[in-house]
Parts: sequence; structure tokens; C-alpha cells
Amino acid sequence: MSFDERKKTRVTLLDVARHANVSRATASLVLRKSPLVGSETRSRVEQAMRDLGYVYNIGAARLRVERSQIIGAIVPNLTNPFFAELLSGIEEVIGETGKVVILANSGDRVERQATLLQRMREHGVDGVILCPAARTEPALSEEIADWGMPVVQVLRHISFDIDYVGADYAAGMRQAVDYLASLGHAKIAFAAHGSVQSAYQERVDGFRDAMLSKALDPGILIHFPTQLGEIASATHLLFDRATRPTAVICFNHLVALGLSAGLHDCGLTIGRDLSLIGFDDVADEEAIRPKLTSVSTGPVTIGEMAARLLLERIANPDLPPRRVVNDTTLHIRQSCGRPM
Amino acid sequence: MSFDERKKTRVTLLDVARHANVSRATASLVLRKSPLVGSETRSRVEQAMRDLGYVYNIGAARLRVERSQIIGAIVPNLTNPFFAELLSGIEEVIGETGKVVILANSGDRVERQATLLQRMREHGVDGVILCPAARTEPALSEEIADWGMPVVQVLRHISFDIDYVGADYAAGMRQAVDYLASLGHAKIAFAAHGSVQSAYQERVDGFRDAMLSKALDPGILIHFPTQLGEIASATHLLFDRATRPTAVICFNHLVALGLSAGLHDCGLTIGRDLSLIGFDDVADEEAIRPKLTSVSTGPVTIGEMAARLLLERIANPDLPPRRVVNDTTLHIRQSCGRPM
DNA sequence: GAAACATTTTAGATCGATCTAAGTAACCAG
DNA sequence: CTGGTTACTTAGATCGATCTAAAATGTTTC
Repeated sequence: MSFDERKKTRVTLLDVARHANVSRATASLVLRKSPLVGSETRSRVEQAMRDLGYVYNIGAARLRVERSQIIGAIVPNLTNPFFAELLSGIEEVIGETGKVVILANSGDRVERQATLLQRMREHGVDGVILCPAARTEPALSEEIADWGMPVVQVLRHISFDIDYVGADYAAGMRQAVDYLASLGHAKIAFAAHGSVQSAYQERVDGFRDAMLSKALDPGILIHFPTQLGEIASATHLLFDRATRPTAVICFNHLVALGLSAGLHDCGLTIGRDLSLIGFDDVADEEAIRPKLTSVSTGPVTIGEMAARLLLERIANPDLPPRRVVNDTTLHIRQSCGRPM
Repeated sequence: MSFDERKKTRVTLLDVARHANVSRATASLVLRKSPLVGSETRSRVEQAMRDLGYVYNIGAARLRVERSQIIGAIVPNLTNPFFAELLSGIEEVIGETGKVVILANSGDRVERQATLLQRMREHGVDGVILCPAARTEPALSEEIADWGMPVVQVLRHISFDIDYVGADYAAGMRQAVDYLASLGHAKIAFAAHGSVQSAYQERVDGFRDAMLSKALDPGILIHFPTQLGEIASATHLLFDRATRPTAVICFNHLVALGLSAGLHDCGLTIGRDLSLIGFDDVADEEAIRPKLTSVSTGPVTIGEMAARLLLERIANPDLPPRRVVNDTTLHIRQSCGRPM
């Protein structure tokens, strides 16, 4: 394995074959661990690979065989720890199978999402895990079907024709509302945030249904700004209404963090002056004091499940579309008390 | 563009060429926007591409041309928001150039990192942004040189022969120590955490040097557990020593979050009973109360700079190795006061 | 010793683009 | 009308693997 040998041009399977005195075809069989080749030949070829510092060229192989070993993942926002945990679950499962994940950030914008999907098609990905940008047209699902590209939707969905993995947001809302109601709360606000998409809608609807089923007023819905810093300073929005809520359910962990800080700034004690329930329960919420009672949706698990579903879909493209809805759990900590 | 036409086999450049009555070569020229082809021909070919729903096959092109348009990124931990922000910066810059990022998580383990590097070589990445796992052998840099693979180290470094982008941890420590000293603190602890690697060492050394240059005792170094939840409950470690610190500088934002919660649990008021300075300053720190005074290292910026450096390195492999060290800034908020 | 069979090995076509070197057509100057 | 130029266009080799169909080799059976 002289310097020149490796530097001049890439070591190819043909080089290996020559070095081991076999044909390119045989070397290829060794590479793919075929039982056809004799054990003596096999070890000779393997030795040659080591001697020459051979590196398998997946790209070349893919040209022949329809499998790129690449999976795409498109999320609307990378800096949101919730999506980071999701990705971590995806990468974990995909990585175990020897495949590789292409990461892309749509910025929650439909045009950028279209560009990214196109780019992934050009790279010949085996499939894509997509958290659709807000305001994605349902027609996208037909395009995807036309392309014949295996896709799994996560967290948000635009179509029932495509596999979907998410959490049972409605059940989560019910858990939160029931718990607050059991403490005696009647004036419960929902602190929303972000763009309108299916997950948003499901949470809002879930909140309304849960409130109605307890015969409570579901009308206190307040929309907070996007940036974490701005949420805290917009806390007063909670108190600008005729009916002042005694408890607040947050849309996600960002709102929970923001309000937790904002309420502190207002001089209010969470759990006494106002009860607060978070949603999503990412790791950082551990650090909030008082500890936040929160509905956990398990982003890492959802990522893992989405990855597994995609692998199954790739293996068997003719399966009917499936929906996997992860259970939510209410973690009761310290941020809720009886109304004053 | 009948259903069959697209479904049966992939539409290839040859199909496009035939449909537009030109040769494959001409179609290829159109694809690459060569000025050689006549405008009438060009638009005919472009129309044909649209008619047939042609998708460029980067994989096939790569076989001929030495450019995969794929960049690798290897980080030790995806769920840490610090790395998520780093990735976001990387993806942003790489994405703008039309390239794509392969994401991988080494789990801070050397063997896994080796597997991932190998996998990326097989995928023919144009280059890799690597945050080396703890205890990576410096010899890895020679292997990388042998491979001829463009690599940029981020945040941590194992060799001076490879480009590096990081933050000026030592200066950050100096800013923190100087500030605390100016408030009158003398007994300042350093709350460390995580695996030992270059960034760890630089922070610890930076702390020591800064303390010594103020003629203060640099010996109060306390190591905290890895998990966020465990950090809070290990807060007492701060007070187990003969000399009780009046201020604490945290290794990173995780320690800052953990201690912030832990001190609250101990019934101590941050900024009055004990001063706390964070490090890294990721977005979530906005939500801590009292607001955390913190040294910002700018992970998004570092990611962007690393991506740009890698692109330059790819364009010009013979450049001498470079080191880019981002300035840190001390954001003074509310978590520090005069010692009691 | 030939036929039948199992076990290995291989030549050559193939995937879908790019690149080289050569070809064609149109135009202009002399 | 010839030779030179410019402006396009193209045939065919090539990148590095896989796959098919066939060949070579070894083994057993009658």
C-alpha cells in the first residue's frame, strides 16, 4: 500500500481483484459476503482489500442496485430541542441499520420544503421522514405518491394516504384538563404559539373537547409570540381578559419555559397564584423551578418509531398506510395547586 | 408524462434527449447550463425535462465527476441543544450551496466515530465537520490525511494539522473571572462536567490562569454528573469543601441549568447567596430566573464558520491548516452580586 | 471413462451521468 | 469556390460497482 498507489487514483474493486488474482466479479461477491466463493479465495481477497486500503463505493453500487442507503429527514426547526430529540431517535435507529441520515431544515416554509424534497430525490434517498411545514398543501401527498418515494409523516400530517407517527395530543390535553379540573380549576387558559398545522389544531381541538366534556368554558385561547424571550414579556396577555384564568396549559415546552419565566417576573408564584402545565416535556424542563407538571409526548420515541415505520415501508411499499399514535403521560410535579 | 412512462423505470437523460430530438451529450450540457448549446435547443430540452418529469441523478454524475455534494457532520450528542444549534448553523451554510448534510451521532465514543467516518468515506462525502469524541487518538489526523479527506474540527481539536473552528474558551474564562473578581469575589469554584477533551481542558486551564493572574486560589474544581437531573441533586458538592465558594462558574449550559435548579432547591437565592455564571448561552437560558449571567460562545456562528471553512478547504485542499477562534462575550444579567 | 452434478469463477453488459475529441453547418474573407 | 472561423452537436469511452449467463473445475455415479 504505497503512498502513490493510494493517492493517485481511488482503489477500485478491479485493483483488489488483480492484486488477489481473481476477477472483478469474484471480488464483488466477497464484498457482499456471498456463500458462493471458496473460503481460501475469500480470505485472499479480503487480505487484498486490507493491503490496498480499499473503500467501498456505495455511489457506484447504487447505480446498479436500487438502494442508496440514505434516508432524508426534514424538520421545520433545528434549534428547537424538541426536534433535536426527535432527530436523535431517528438517527439512532437508521444508523443501526448501516444507513445514513441526510438532515434538512425547512424553516417551516413550504417552498424551501419543496426544494429540499427535490434535492433528496436527486440524491436518490430510499425514503424520507417529513415533519410537514405549516400550510403544506395536501396535494403534496399525491406528488409524493407519483414519485414513488417512501415517506413517513411525523408529528404533523397532511394526508391519510401516507404513514404517520405522532402523539395522542387530544388524550394529552384531556389528561391535563382532567387533572386541573380535579384540583378544582374552572378557568383554564390554553397558551398557544407558532404556526397553524395539524398538531396545533389537534391540541386546540383536544383542549376544547376536554373542557367541554367537563362542562367548562373552552374559550380562553391566547396566542403567544414565537421567540422564547418574547413569550416571557408577553405573559400579561394571560390577564388582559375579562375572566382571569387560574390555570394555564401550554402548547409546548417553549411556551412553558417562557411563561414560567414571565410569571416569575410578574412576581407570581407558580403552583399557588397560578397553575401551569407544560407540553412535550423535553429534558431541559427538569431545570425549571418549581418543577413543571407536564404532558410528555416522548420525541425520541416518536423519532425511533418513525424510523422503524419508514424502514418497513421501504421493505414493503405496498402496505396500506398506517398511523401510529404514541401515548402521552402526565408527569405531575410541582407547578399546579388548588385555585385561590 | 403518462403514468406508465414514469413508473416503469426512472426517466433518464437519454429519454429526455430522445424526446427533445438531441443527443445525450447535448441534454447533459443543458443540464449543466453550458453556454455552448443554442437557445432554441436549450428550451426544447428543458421542456422535455418538464414533460417527462426528469429527476437529476447526482449519484450517477458523481461516478464520473469527483464531487458528491454531500458533507458529513459528526457530533458527540444530538440531544444537547448546544450541538443542535451548531448543526443548525452548519446546515444553513451547506444547504445554501445546494449541498446536503449527512448527520451522525458518535455518542462521544471513539469506535463508533471510526465506524461513522468509514461510512462517510463509503458515501464519498466531499468533506466532514467533526467534533472529535473524547479520547480520540491524535493519530486519527494522520489517517485522515492519508485518506485525503477534507476535515474541519469544531469545538474540540486533536491535531494542529487539521482546520479547527472553536471559541476562545480561555478568554471567556478570563471575562467571567475578571467580572466576579471586580464584584469582590475571591472564592470562585469551577463546576465541571462531562468527558475530558480539548475544550474541557482549555476551559479548566483558562479558569486556572485567569484565577492565578488575579492572585486567587484556582483549586476549587468540582466535577458534576452527566445527566441534567443528577446535577441539581448534586449541588451540595459545592459546599462539601473546607472553603465555601461565593461564586461558581459553570462548564456549560447544562451545569448552569442544573445548578440553577439545585440552588433553588437548597433554598439559596442566586445572585445574593451565591453568584452563578453560565457558559455557552444557548437559547433556553433565557428562561431561567433570575436571568443567568453567561459567557456566550455562539454555537450557531461556530457552525456557520466551520461550514465555510470546510467549503474553502474543499475548493483548495493545499491551503495550510487554519485555526479560527471565535470571540466570546460576557452577557451580564442578574445571577451575580457582591459576596456576602 | 463418460455422463451428471455440484461448486466456484468469470466475461461482459449494465446502471446514468460526464468528458473528450471529432463532426457538421453556417458564415465570411480572399 | 476554397479555406478558415465560429457556433453547435454528437458518438463513444468512462467512472466503479452488480448481475446474468456461461464457463471452468472438481466429484460422484454408473
